[in-house]
Amino acid sequence: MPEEKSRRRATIHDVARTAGLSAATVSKVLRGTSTVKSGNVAKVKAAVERLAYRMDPIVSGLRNERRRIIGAVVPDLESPFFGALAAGLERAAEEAGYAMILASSRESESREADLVARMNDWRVAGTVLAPVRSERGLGAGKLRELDMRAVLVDRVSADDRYDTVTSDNRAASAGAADFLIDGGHRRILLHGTTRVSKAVRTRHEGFVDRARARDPDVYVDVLISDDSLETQRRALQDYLNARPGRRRPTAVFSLSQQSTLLVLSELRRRGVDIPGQIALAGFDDADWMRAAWPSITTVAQPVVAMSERAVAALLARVESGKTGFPVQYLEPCSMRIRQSTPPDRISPSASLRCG
Amino acid sequence: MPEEKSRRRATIHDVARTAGLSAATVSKVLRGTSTVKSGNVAKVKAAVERLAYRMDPIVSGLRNERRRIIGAVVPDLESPFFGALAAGLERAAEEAGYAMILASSRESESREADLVARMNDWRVAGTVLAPVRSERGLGAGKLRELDMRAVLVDRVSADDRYDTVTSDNRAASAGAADFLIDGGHRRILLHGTTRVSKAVRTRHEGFVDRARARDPDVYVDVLISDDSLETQRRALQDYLNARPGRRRPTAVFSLSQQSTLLVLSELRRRGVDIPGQIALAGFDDADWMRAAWPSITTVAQPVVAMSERAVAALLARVESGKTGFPVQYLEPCSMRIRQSTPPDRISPSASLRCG
DNA sequence: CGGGCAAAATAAACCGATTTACATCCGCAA
DNA sequence: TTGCGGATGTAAATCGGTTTATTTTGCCCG
Repeated sequence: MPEEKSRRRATIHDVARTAGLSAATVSKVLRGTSTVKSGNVAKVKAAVERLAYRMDPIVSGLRNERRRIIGAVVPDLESPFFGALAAGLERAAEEAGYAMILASSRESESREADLVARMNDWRVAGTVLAPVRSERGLGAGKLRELDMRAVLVDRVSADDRYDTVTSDNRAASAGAADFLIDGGHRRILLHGTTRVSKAVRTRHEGFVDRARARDPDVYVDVLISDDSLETQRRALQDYLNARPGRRRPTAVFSLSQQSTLLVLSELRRRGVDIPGQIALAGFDDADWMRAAWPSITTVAQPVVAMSERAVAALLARVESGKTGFPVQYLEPCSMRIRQSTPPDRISPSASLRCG
Repeated sequence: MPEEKSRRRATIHDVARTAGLSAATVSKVLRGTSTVKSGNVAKVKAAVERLAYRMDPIVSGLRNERRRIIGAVVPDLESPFFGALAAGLERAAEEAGYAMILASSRESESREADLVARMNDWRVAGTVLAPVRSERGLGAGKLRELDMRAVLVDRVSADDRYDTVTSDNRAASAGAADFLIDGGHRRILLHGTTRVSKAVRTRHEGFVDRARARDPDVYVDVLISDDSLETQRRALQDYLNARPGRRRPTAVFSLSQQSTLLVLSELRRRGVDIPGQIALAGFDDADWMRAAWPSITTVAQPVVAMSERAVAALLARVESGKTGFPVQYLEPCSMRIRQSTPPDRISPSASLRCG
């Protein structure tokens, strides 16, 4: 039964008094270490119960260099990918007994650096940073400058100081190339809505390299720019208009969610039958792609695996004091084969790993 | 120029020593209060610069009852709506000089209550709670039990203790009814994928009430259940099959994002022309709805306004000690009229307020 | 019965800031 | 010169835990 009349919340000293012991002893019981007589353990537990005592997790770490908190900085929270990533990080952190504080850099580099510094003010044990799109590394630079422990996630190239976790964009795109070529496609449009992102560049390379290696008869047209969406729309229209008949691609591989959406709506607008006239596969999965008609074949990023890996890697450095060269973790993507690509003649399963 | 060889981070005492003053004086300078000679102010600032000193925001509030932190508990982070809400809350909190800690209840009631208790452990100044779908109020109950300051957001009914912030679902749905009826529709399907949510019930009522009030010749068919998505798919098929010709609805109003997606994919599967044969409007906006072809007419929730309102209401109670009856804030939605509804004959503008 | 030693408990220092209560300093009027 | 008051500055208490150094307890054995 919790106390009725507790104006102020109970402290460890209140517990100690109630149990007839000292605060130090209570502390020992609470964190399970060291030697306390079982009778006294019981007394403490009873007192904790009676006062509904709860430890202040921040004050508790006051004497330690670092607190049991990890910081997470993501470029935005509106997108399902980073939302899911944040949720995964939080879950993994919690399982390891850490709290997590989360902040969004809103795709601003200077804000990213600010947030990293602020994480340091909080004396986090470590930080997971998903950099902004234009990875000039202001945030990572601040991490180094402040000598913080950290892991870099998504959108990162190799770092000479920190472990990195990304999905295996190259292998996944190669897998997509295999899939489409196996499906009989010989002219494929590769479409992207930004050149800035390292991830998109890697996807591009992975696809083209594999296509080239597979078969010299495969033509890959590339349509990637950083223009406004409207300009990109027109560019896609022009491309399709200029290529009637045999020179028209039979498949499109889009390099990002945004790109998939743009291609899809353009094809729909023109009344192109998917997958009858043109097949469509896209990098990055989303709810609406699963439920749409036709549902869209996609490469799904392993968000859960990435977040677990990130926290595990971070804590390995933080807790076990692991040292040594930074590791680049590449998590394999999986392909979700749906209706926007016709059933292929190779893989009978509806989902296959790649990378 | 920051110090090269600082192993440990500088404390306020280091600053005091460097400046040749006491920690108390430094503290006064730092928080701008009280009287310090301008010469000493300069000395302190120089020392802060030299040591690259940054205050520990947590320790700083150690002596206060509450810290300059607000807690936020949302049911999930994957969905764009709550992602955007979280981002908005964070921004508003930051502008008010508060840090925010965020946690996801993952639609679990017991976890929700746990998280609320944990926020209390952190001694947050206040908490913004977006309850799980089945609002039995475990989280809100815990808030009351712990005598915490809080604001309830989205998915809430009136609370006898806390301010609430929701979008004006009723008025927005009424506005949608007006819009469709003005567009000439006389048989409309109202479609939803859950009965559990208070928000969805309110949208339902708002639409039906307005339709009834407008015109007795308007027929509103209702298809809402808590069945699995597959079952709901079949139910929708059956409904459409059973209603050929004149009894077929000319418009659908879907009560949630999920519902919009389900209706859209079923209509596409059947090759129904949108908006030619059936017009579609949905509650809740999403990126893909804007970019799809045809783009989808939606009722957009005022996420930014809601998060700003929530933080403002919370801080009014926390800082200004505002008392008095709890207030229910209803934020007006706006309608984004796109291609899935034919141009109506009333409003020439592409966006209109409702509620 | 007393010595020795391990186990158990505790007083006090500590973490890094704020705040209170008090001490100094200064100028100026009596 | 003394006294007074406002402007400045500081020592020390405080927040709520953890940890260290020390003391007390308890047990076994000679």
